[in-house]
This record gives sequence, C-alpha cells and structure tokens, in this order.
Amino acid sequence: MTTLPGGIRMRGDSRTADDALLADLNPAQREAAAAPGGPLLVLAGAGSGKTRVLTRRIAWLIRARGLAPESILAVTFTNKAAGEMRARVESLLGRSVRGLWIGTFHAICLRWLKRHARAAGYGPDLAVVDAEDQLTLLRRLLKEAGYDHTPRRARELQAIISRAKNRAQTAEEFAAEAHTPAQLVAARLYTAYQEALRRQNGVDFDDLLLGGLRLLREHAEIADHYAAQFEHILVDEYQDTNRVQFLLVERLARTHRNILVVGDDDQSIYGWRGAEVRNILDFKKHFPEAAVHYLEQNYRSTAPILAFANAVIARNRGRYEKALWTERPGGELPEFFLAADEDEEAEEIARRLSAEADAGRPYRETAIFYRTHAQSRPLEEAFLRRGIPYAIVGGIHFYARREVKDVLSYLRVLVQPRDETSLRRALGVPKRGIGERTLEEFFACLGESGCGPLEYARAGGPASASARAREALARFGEWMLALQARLAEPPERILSEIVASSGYRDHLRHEGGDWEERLANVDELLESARLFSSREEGGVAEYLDQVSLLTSADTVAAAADRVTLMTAHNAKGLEFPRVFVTGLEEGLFPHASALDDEEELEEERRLFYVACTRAMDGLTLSASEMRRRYSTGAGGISRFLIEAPRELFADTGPQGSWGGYGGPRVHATGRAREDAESARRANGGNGGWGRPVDSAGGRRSASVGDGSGAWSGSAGDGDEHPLVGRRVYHAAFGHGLVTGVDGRGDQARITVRFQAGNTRKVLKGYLEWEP
DNA sequence: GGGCCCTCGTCCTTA
DNA sequence: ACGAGGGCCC
Repeated sequence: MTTLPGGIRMRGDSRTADDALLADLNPAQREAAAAPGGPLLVLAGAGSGKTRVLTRRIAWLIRARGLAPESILAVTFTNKAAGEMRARVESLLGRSVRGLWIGTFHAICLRWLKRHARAAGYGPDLAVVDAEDQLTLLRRLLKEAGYDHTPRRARELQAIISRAKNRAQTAEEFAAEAHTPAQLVAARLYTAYQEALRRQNGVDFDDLLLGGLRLLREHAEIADHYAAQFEHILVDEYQDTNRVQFLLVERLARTHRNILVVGDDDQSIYGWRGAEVRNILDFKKHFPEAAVHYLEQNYRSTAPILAFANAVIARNRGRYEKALWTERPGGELPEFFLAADEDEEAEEIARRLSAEADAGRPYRETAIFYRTHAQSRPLEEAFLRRGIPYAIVGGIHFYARREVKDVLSYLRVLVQPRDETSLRRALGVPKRGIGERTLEEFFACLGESGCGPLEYARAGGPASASARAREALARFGEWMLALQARLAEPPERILSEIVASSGYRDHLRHEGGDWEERLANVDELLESARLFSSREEGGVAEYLDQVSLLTSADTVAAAADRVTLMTAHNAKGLEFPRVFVTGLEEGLFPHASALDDEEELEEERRLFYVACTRAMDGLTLSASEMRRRYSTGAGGISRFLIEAPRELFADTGPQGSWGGYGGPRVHATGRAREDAESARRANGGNGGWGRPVDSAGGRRSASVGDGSGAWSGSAGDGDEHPLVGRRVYHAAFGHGLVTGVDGRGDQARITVRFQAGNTRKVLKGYLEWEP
C-alpha cells in the first residue's frame, strides 16, 4: 500500500478487475479504468498510459457495466485521437461502438449546432469560418470602420475576440466591460464581426464552443436531454480546456455526475489560446466528492530521459509536485550540441540521422521538434541534400493553401451563397474582369436587390457597374446556379467540374512560379474528395465540415518510412523512439514574447517538457549560435539547458561547445553574433564545426552592458536621438550609418543605412558602435 | 476601373 | 524569403 502525493491512498490489486479488459493494467491504471462512477480526476504524467486508461474504461463501461455506446461521451484533443480511440475500443470489444459520442469539443458542438440549428439561432447549412477567412473578414471590417487594417492589427483583434469568447464573453458582455478607447474599438468591431458572421450563417472555431454552450444554457430541455443521455463523460487532455469547455462539461455532467477527466498540469501548453490550467487544479473544488488518481509510472522513456525531463519541469512553480519514474533499465543520456548556425544545426541532425539509418533505425522512428514552423526550412534542405525522406506536420496547412482555398471557395458558395468571404474570393479568382470597385458595389446593392447573391449576379449585379463587369457577373451567376442544381452529386464530381470549367488550371499555369506544385495540390484536393466520397456518407456540406475541422495533427501520415517534423505543440500526445528538439535558444525556445512574463515562461518550459517526454530511447537537443531570423541573431543557449543539472545530459558538440560556453546569455548580445561570425571565418565559411571557443575554455563574462566590450560605446537608455548619425558595425550587414531610432533600450529598433546601399531596421543589441 | 509590377514590413504556438 | 498595398499603365 502506498500513499501518493495528495494523500490519496491506493490499494494494490483490488480484484475488481475480473474482466480481461483490465488484466494488463497496473493497479493505479486499473483503479481509474474500473472506478465505480462519480467525478474522477486522473493526474496522468507523460507516458503513463492515460490513453490506455481511457480506452479500457470505455470498453469496460460497455462490456462489464452494460452501458449503451450512445450513453458515453468521450472528448479528445484531436480528431485523429478520436478516430484511434474509437478503433481501439472496437478492437478491444470485438464489436462496433456505433453511437458512441467521441470527438473534439469543436466537432461535438458543430454536431449539436447543426442538429439544433433553429434553437441555436442558426440557419441550415451552417459553415465553419477558418482562421484565415476570419482575418480577411476582420481586415475588411477594420477598413470599413476607418481603422488601420494591417494584418497585424487584424491578428490583434482576432486574439482579443478569441480570448473574450474563450471566457464565454459575448460581444454585448464584452462591450459592457469595455472602458479604454482601445477596448471600446475592439468591442465595436467584435459586434460588427458577429453581425457579419451571422449574415453569412458562419461560425468561427470559438463560436462552435460558445454556440454549443448557449444552446445548452438557453434550452433547458436540450441540455437536460443530453445530460440524461450521457451517463458517463470522459475528457482527455483536461489541462488544456478553457472556460467554455469547462462550462459545457459541467452542464452535461449535472445529471449523472459521472465525469472522468484525465490530464497533466505539467503539459498545459495552450494558455495563450485561453486554456485554463485552473480547470484541472480546481477540479476538486468543482466536484468536491471527486476521487483523485495519480499515474506516475512512465512506460515510455528511459530513465536518463525522464531524469532530465523531471529536472526541467521541477523549475516551475504552481504545479502539483510529482516525479515520473520508470522500471526501464539502461538508456543513454540526452545529448546536446551547439552549432554555429541553423544550417549547420540541420546538417548535423541530418548526419546523425543518416548514420542511425545506416545502423538500421527506420526513419519513421525519428521525430524533429521545433518551436516555430519557420525553423523547418533549413532541416528540409539538409534532408533533401542527404536524401532523407521526411514529412512535415502542420506548417501551412494543406487546406489553408491559396490554391486549395480558391477551389473550395466555389464549393462553399454553392452550399452557402451568403458566405461573403468565399463569394468575394470566388468572384475574384481567376481574374474575370470583376475588380475591387465592382465587388464593393455588388455587396452594397445586394441587400436592396431582394434576391440571392447568385441570382443577383446572374442578373448582372449593380447597374452602376461597367458593361464588362456586368457581363462577367452574369456569366458567373449563370454558371454557379447551374452547378448548384447538381449539389446532390458527390463532392468529388462537383469539385472536378468546378476546376474544369473555371479555367483554374490555366490560371495557375499563367501565374508561373511554383505552379506545378500548386496544380499538384489541386489534384490532391480532388483525390481527397474522391476518398471522402468512397468512405463517408454525406454530400458536399458534410465534406466541407470535415475539411474545416481537420487539424494538422490529424494528417500525420503513418505509413511511409519518413522522419516527422513538427512543432512542439503538435507533438502533444505522440511518442517516438528517437527525438530531436532543435533551436534551444533564448528568444526562440523560450520564445521572445515570453521572456518578460513568468507565467508565459513556465508555459514555454512545459512545452519543452512535453517535447522531451515524447522520446522513448534517444533524445538530442540542439541550438545554434547564430540564426537568420528577421535579420537578427540567436540569443544564446536556452535557459532550459543552462538551468538543468549538467550531469543530466552529455555535450556531444564536436569541439566541446558547451565547455567554452560562458554561461547564460539571457538577452541577445552582439557578442554571440561576433563569435559566430569569427567562427564562420575560421571555418572558411563551410559546414565546419564548432566555434573557436575562448582558448582558456573557461567562463567568460558575457553579460550585457558590462562596459568591457562592444557595448561600451552605446549611449544611455534615455534619449535615443543622439544615436542618429552614429557609425555602426553589424556582424551580418557590415558598416553603416544610423538614420533613425525606434523604441528604447536594447530592444530599440535602429534604422541603419549600410555601406552596401541597403537600409535595414535592426535590434540595437546587434550593433557595435564605432567611434 | 482593372490588372500588373515593385517595394515594404513581417512570422509564435492552433481547435 | 511572402504577401499586401501602392503606383502606374491599359
């Protein structure tokens, strides 16, 4: 008998597991999987078999407890996880579990909103608006309201609206709380945005959740119906649920109170998206009678990997104290190496990968994680050079590619002509003589015309438009209405008809550039529609729903023997025998935007912890001394490595890179670049290794502003304008003259006219001041 | 007015 | 390096 943290005493084998379903679970897993009912919190560390517990519990509820599949609701984090979990349960039970509700919160809410469209206040054929369309719409609204409508502003606004929605705050509630001028503007636009969505019968991702919640709140009979139906509710990755998702779960669990949530506060990585780790920390407050189970035995990683990961996460405050352990014997220390720049970092990874492949490790066993998508490029280039097959998860999502969105926009218009964003897109691409001006008038007059958008187009649109534009509109309307009459046909047939008769292929060819790749993507889209038709029941509308809810994590191709590249966020829930975590530099991982906020830093640390704990046998960490990123360099080795006990990882840099490293450079310094530059020169600029470290190899002061180095000439942080006219040297761009200053301190952006003739804005920290 | 070309600011993570 | 917007020509 053991007492676990939190004072939960656990018996050994309880022998409630008379069912073979639970035979191979450990006692803690079994207790959770066969728990009698009531609220249950399972704190499951990385690799502790939580998916196993969830699938076994669902199977156990159905077989041992005789529950009907439709009385169980299981919420997963991705559609892929839902599909896998369903398949797993079916194979455990040897029967179909048709009727089981399993999916992401978003997919489940969409299902409700469609099923109860009228009650939810939507028309039929509700369409999901993706992030890009959301931005397009917001920019248009900003412009119409006379505000700055740069993509940046639109993104800021999108984030504000999204955060409000994730707190379950409607436009009206948000407006009521708005005080500062900026908040009032945001409130106005939030309202306008919701009206625009409403006009086109659209919902964004956050609306799916909020709409689902509103449906349950405003229609007690519907809420009671589902609350009665779902005798058992299971939620995976509970640490990454937001307020709205909590409220949904809480409402649905009210009748039976059989709510099992599984999560790990150390793996909460979506705070920026509105996830509230409080949901899991406060579970016992919300459900006072809840039992708590801890899963701390890790079945995934070797002891050295776990020891390193445990040490990393132990730096965080505000967490349930816990430590994973394993019975796995042996294992190598995690490795670290420092490269001169990102090309060499990528090259070294490719080199190690090739060697391991030669030694018999299949490529598919290896994954490479990075903090931002932009880091994939050097890796791709290195892999291409060495002929290493790879697949990128995420990045520019397939369905977010311009050519794919173009073609899909026609399909969306057919299903929902009021979708203004898609209609604007379809009208404009390929060019058919309908320009900005005509579009504005078209939509301005559409309302008064009293007919639908396609009929209005067929009639020639606004009388004020040019004869050419009117003719083009009429042809477009005619064509779309003819296609609309065929909507009962399979999506694939409609889609290929669209591609064929729109002249889209010619349009792409004419565009030049990477048209071949774009053309291939269009063909791949047609193939995906064909696959949908062959696999799923449902027409064009269902096809579009599926496309909208697909996520990057859903498209991991498992079959081929390839290395997988993805962001650390996308890695959640996965495991690989061999893992590389790259770009471990201050400002990148942890990301620059988190450096001045302790909570955000802790989230970065959790993200790093998630990345490391994906590894089963091998973990290699890497960093670059220099990085071309918005014309800036790297910020020194990540604090996540600096703060880890030195004996928990091995420095495998060819020249003992760590040994010469002078300590944490928490802020980017000019020295880092300078060193990297001299390293490149010393290596003849080729892919050679290492940087010439201080010959002494000892510690070296690298603190910013120590007055001894390149910094001494810098003016104070007060008045920056005396800097204009100063001569400077930049490691990458050479000598130049300051022509402008933006901001203060080391974060100031200095405009420099370089001798080469180019003018650039660079961070002050990267400049050396010449006399 | 519509479309092409060139210059400029810009990319953190996502259901 | 990529897209958006401004300028310019049809």
